[in-house]
Amino acid sequence: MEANLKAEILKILGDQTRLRVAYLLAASKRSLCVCEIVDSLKLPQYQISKSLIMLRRAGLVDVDRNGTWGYYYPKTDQKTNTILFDFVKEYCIGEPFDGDLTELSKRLALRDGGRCVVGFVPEKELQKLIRKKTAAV
Amino acid sequence: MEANLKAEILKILGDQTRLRVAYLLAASKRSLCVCEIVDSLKLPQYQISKSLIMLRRAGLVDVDRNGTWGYYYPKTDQKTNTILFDFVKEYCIGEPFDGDLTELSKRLALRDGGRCVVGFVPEKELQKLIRKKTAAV
DNA sequence: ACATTGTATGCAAATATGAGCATATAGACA
DNA sequence: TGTCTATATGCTCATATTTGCATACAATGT
Repeated sequence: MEANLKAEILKILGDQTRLRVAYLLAASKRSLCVCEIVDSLKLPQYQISKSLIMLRRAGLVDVDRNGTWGYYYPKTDQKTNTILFDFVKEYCIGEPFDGDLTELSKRLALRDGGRCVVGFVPEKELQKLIRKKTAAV
Repeated sequence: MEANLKAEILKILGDQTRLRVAYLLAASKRSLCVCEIVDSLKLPQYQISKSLIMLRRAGLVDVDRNGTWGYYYPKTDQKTNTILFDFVKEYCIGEPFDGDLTELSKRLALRDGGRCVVGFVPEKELQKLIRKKTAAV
């Protein structure tokens, strides 16, 4: 539960999926809904869920729940976490991190009033929904 | 051999021993002899050796050999490595990192002409040797 | 009540990792 | 040649981790 050792924290980030999730949270300056992360990384939902839980147990992120939706964000109450996230943002350049951010920005375009209002959206439908939404505006 | 994935690198640092070794190399601005690292961390020689080899395979450190002595140093030819070592220096505060640095500075006092001239030195003998050396100067 | 949806989690098999010890190698030197 | 000494490495066992799947749970809407 309490993984306060620095090495334990780095071990958590020493996994491709968890690092991508951490990067997404660090780089996008907002809380992200689980389904948004799933769509951005295009990985099975349970992998994202498990990754988020491990990041949370390590004290790196926290969650705001809104009904069934869960919004995760980086915890910056400790200085070491700030150092860590700054590092992740700077260190994780190139793929797959850039692509993940691109996908995320597309997904974020579907938000309504700053809130995630759709669940899992397959690639194909994403374009349609974005068009519909921008037309509505 | 080629662990260029960012997560793989972080996984290497996600181990207490390897992180301590990496910190020692990052924080002391010089090449360190294997036996100096062994004495500083007070861990079995094979653990240090294995840790150094893994750090080397990950492209984080390199070694200069001088007879049987091996001097390891952080590789800073890639920008990402520089970012990484700067992070490690900043992130690894408190124990055991501080203590390791203290032990190292004691061990470095035994150097002669900037070179390591003694092998493994048990705690007790260290004090004697240091006294002898400072008296000789 | 029921179905749907977003999210979390238990389980089992495959795989990876770390600790410890013994030993190998190789250079220095008597 | 033989013996130290510094460092590297092979092997085994215990343990940890990952992966994928199925399913649980909880909130929402009909």
